[in-house]
Amino acid sequence: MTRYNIQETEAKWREKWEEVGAFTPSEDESKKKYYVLEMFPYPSGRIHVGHVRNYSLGDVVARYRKACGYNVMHPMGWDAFGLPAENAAIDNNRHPAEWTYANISGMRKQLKSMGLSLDWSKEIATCHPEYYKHEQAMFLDFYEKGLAYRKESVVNWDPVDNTVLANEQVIDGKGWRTGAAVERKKLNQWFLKITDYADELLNDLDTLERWPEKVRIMQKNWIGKSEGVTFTLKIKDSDMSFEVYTTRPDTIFGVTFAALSLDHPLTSRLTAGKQGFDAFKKACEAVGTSEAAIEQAEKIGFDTGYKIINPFDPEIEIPLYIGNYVLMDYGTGAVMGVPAHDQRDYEFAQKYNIDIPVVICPDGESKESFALQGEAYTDDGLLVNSQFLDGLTVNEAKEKTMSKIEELGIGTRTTQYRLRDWGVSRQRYWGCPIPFVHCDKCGVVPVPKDQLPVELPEDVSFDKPGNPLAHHPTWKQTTCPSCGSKAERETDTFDTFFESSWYFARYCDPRNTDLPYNSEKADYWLGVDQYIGGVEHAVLHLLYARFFTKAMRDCGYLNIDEPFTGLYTQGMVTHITYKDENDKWLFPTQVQEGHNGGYVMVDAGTPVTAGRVEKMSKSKKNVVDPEDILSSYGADATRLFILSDSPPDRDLEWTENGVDGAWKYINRLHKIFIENIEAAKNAPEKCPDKLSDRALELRRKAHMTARDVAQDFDNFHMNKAVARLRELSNMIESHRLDTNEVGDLFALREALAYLAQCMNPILPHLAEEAWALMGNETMLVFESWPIVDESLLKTDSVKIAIQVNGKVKTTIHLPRDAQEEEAKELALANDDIARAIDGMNLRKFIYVPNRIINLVVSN
RNA sequence: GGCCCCAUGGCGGAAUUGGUAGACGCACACGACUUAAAAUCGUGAGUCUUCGGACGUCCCGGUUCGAGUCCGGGUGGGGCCA
Repeated sequence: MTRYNIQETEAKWREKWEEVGAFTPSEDESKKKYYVLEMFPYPSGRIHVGHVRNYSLGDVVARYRKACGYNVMHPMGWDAFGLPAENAAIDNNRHPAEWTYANISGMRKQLKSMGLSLDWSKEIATCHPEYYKHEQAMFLDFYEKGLAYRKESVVNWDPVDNTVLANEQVIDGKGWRTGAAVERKKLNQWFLKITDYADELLNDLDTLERWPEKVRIMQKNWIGKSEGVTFTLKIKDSDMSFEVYTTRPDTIFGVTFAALSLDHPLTSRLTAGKQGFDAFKKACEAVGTSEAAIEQAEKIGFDTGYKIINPFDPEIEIPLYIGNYVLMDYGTGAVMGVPAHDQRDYEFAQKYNIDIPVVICPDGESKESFALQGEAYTDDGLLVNSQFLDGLTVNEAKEKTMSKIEELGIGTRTTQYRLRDWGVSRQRYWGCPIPFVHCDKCGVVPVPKDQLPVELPEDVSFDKPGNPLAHHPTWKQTTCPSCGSKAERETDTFDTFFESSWYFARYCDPRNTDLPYNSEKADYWLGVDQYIGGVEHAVLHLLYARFFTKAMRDCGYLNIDEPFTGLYTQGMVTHITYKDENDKWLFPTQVQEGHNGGYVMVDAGTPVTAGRVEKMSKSKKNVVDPEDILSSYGADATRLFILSDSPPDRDLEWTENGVDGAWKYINRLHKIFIENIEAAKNAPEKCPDKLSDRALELRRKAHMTARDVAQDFDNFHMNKAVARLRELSNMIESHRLDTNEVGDLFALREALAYLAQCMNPILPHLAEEAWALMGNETMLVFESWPIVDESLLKTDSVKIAIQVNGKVKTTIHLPRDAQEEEAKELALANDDIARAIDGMNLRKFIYVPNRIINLVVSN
């Protein structure tokens, strides 16, 4: 018996595929295209299990679509800019570029060992000037079009990384990477006007039918469209006034204070020289700018001493505060405080002993009976204590108040979005330089396109904290493109989400030096038919890429509205966590099972505590290195395990047992082919007219497998596809066919061929090997999906269950599509049924052809 | 607090979308092979049972000839937003 030499065989086929260029799509544009893309990796140095899952999934899709006759593009590249490269530079004194390119070549090798059907000729790295020069040009076009601008703004400042963070990068008030408490800081920043596209980004979500519903909902919430009203409030005894925005104008008579943002233009004037303000300001600055951070922080305010007059009732005077929970970027930077019906206002009012009058009562309550239960009441109800609004519903009152505000000429209906413009400036070296210069005379001047790319300097020092580009002795010194006098380069670089916002388009024509891509190629290949990646990018990357696509379209780069017509988000890979006696995390490789069922350290034998099963993360050390798995079990077994059992959108728990089981199955499959192939070679070309029952059954199973596995792949039910492959291989093994029977031999060979073809997207190496063992001259990688003979799938007789009063009693065989009389006769003739209904009256006979019989009986 | 999702054997998960619940696998038990073990192969298994059956898809109720699937209420878990 030939043992399956996994390493050797897998390597052999990978070389062969490369040799024949199996995965370079044809430029034949008459063929129907299919663009499969997985989110490209950051070149951290080694692939992790999440990558393995992501790329295994994508590869199934790519290989399956190829077999279905599509012209498939399946490229790979590197999201190569980012902070870890700089940290490595600081820690190991290696240049970020050198570190990055070394990582890329290591990871490329690892990915290649997975046997993915990638077209490596299209590989890109975003840190390469040939890549980023195009996005610099794009940025200039965006600027030209008014989509890029510069403004001073309060930013989330990460004091450890010394950089600005986007709100999405602030988690629980801490930097997403460093975990350091985020500070507020004012800086001049570049912004992209994503808000110009808020409505389109929202509305087009409806066109993304092949996106997960939850991602669309997340984006919808993120954009956060709301309808409300903006109106003016006058400050008593002054010439000052300001605008507030509210979605709850119905609660206007519940207003008992107003609050301005710390960054509101009036704030400094209103607080000038007032005691305690500086301390208050300091306290505010300790908190980040994200809504979540502000929400979690204690609500604090500073009483300006000024009063506001209610526009509907001059009798009502309310105090004006500066509030730490009022955001300058949202609405107008000022709010009307309605403590009874807004939770934040409620907390604020409690702290400062401000009145909390109820103006909305739930149905069935009166203003006398209703009292707040320690929190704001935000549900529906009827208006009370509200003069001309009394008795109206919330919606009626909103409508009436807004009309009144417009009548009085003090405000207008307004649509607001939670979405804010995208700040793209980062004070970092390892990113794409922003192609602008600062001139004392001319101000901010774009670098002319013929001078692009603005390249990063190679000699760079990370001795000092902060931005190395700003510290560089000469790099920033330049002349003004406009007046020729001395000027300084912009030293900020782009947020790395910039590169990943258009890379999918670059793949269409990655070696084009003049243009980002040839537009005919882009027209043929875009959009991406199937995009696959982690759900953690549901709002960040995916929203930015959608925005970029629309902005690029409007700047003449593209002719599509959406980048990704199909999206699949995979679940996380989890693993049990371990800690040692000193409460320090341990790698799974440091742990083994002890004799008493617990866990111990591999060498020391000291006890280990097993913790929760959690997402694999370096900080908790509950990671496995795919390279170890790939080298000991092979690519097919690794791919098989990661696709078995769990549906891809759910979390997958990595277990050592699981991979082992997959590996055993690979060997069993190999054995099945080896054992049967010689016999199968004697099979006739054509199917004989007469087949034994077993042969027929096997043929049926093979065709059913081809049909169902295809359906499973279409629906990303990879786990079900694996189960069906196992069923087919189980049947081949258990049906000891008669090797003297030509019919049996035909069925056997067909089943083996179908098995190889159907398992190919998951187990490409073994499938290709099996195909060759069967004596085929062709390569399986170029073969089509097996043909399904529908007539085979219809059996003459069907097994159906008979129920009595809804409970299954037995099953019988009936001719397919049998008439009711026949079914009834056979059902009643059945011994089990006769016994079950003995002495009862048959009230009703339910017969669903080919499905079920139900006898309704009673005494 | 709001919106959304989920709940099936010891475990991961199937179930033709209202029609035989537990496919396929992991772990387990027993048997074969072996001096022995590993590997491999075979067999078994939802629970209870008086061996006739009865019960069983988180809990309570409803619709239906028939509910894991649909509806109402609850409990528990997860995600996003606040």
